[in-house]
Amino acid sequence: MPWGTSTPPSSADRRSWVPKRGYHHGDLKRALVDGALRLIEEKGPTGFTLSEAAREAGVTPAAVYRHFDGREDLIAEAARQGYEIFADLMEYAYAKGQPSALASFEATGRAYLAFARKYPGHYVAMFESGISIQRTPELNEVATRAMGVLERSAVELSLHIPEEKRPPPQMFSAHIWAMSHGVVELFARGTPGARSPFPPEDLLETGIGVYLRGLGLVTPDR
Amino acid sequence: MPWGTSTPPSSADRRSWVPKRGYHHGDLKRALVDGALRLIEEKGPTGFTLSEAAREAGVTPAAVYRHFDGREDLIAEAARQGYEIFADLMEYAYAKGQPSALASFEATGRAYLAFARKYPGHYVAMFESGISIQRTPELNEVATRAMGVLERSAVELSLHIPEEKRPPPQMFSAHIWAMSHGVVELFARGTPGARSPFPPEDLLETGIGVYLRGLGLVTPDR
DNA sequence: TGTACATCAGTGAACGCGCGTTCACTGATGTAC
DNA sequence: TGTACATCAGTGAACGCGCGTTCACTGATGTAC
Repeated sequence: MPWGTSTPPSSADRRSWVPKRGYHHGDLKRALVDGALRLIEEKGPTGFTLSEAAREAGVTPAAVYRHFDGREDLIAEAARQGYEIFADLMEYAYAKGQPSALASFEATGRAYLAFARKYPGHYVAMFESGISIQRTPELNEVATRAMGVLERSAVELSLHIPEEKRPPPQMFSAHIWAMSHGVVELFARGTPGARSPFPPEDLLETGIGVYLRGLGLVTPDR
Repeated sequence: MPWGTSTPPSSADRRSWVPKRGYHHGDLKRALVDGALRLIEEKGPTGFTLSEAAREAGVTPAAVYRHFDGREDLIAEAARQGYEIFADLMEYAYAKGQPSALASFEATGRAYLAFARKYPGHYVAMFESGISIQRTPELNEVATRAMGVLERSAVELSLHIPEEKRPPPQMFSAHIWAMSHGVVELFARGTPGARSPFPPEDLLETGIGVYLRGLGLVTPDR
């Protein structure tokens, strides 16, 4: 009796309360990914074990193999879902900023931090778990989609800079990505460093502001 | 015979070739830290095990406990040494840039990347191993020293900005730190992301350049 | 609607593994006289 | 200089642990007639 004896499925009513009770789980794949995300979020990618994820889902470790090739594969799926959400968020932010190239660019930068805030488990699975983006074609594709938004946004923005002093768009999208990532890693998580006296959101906002001013894209006194 | 039978210490001459052979290691503590750093560098903080570090040093796992309280303590020592080197490097860079506040500031930024490049094991132990900076007073002290250089440099530089539009110095030292860290994590290591077509050194150099221009600290056309 | 049967999605026992840690031990080194 | 002895820095065997993975199995579900 896999669900314990404390709450036996004695009546049909009970069954409708808690759907999918019984020998079969119902949506184990999702439950495993969710459990993995919770664990990764709590203890970092190191702290996550297949067995514990199974335990969280109320299931034997062996059951995991019905849905995944193993531990790595589970993490990869969590990361893939993360990139999916991330890409959607970036595209939404971009669209919301349009038709202003500047607004779109700033919005995507902010979306980065917002994502890290809201989906810390996904974020860690994507950027700190050590799984390669090349692992599967799907993973690669969705990651490219996500990063593509930032780059497209950078390209548009760069058109506002006089051609002869225009840096390559990949370069400043890389700068913004680096700044965002750095802010997240150093100041927005339970990480090592001396805490900054500023909220990460403000740090990122002002940092990007100064940077764009350096490109001549915002007036110094706005 | 702990050192194997293939190279028996048959003569006194041999002994002088390879000092400290025999039952006692001679400098096991250092050897363990070095081994740990090599492993961390290769496989990340996850891949490091106490047993393997001992094996690398040619010694039983139990021997580690003569010098360290355990696995965590070994990593912490590696990180501490890293911060020590890092702080020295930062101070050296700062001094070399003097008396120009700008030169000092830029130099410390570059020193960050240079350190990550030259001491990848230390870098990972410090920033990715999950050990807390508060673990011991010594660790805390040396980390503060390192970060203090960047901040001091930022304070000096900020004096060149008109007072009323001067951002708090901790803020832009945080920006530079974030940018540096982001560049390192995303573009200077075997990490996940799409590789940038630019060398990390250039990315950081240009990124900081644009940022400083945004603060009005360098002329647009230098 | 009822029944036979195939397929699906779990179980649970077992495996071998390497890990971190402990313990009593012993060889090597340093020191006092 | 030589010797007795204390201390130091290793050994190696043993431990319990949780892990990832495999396997034959079985209960639950879906489908064809």
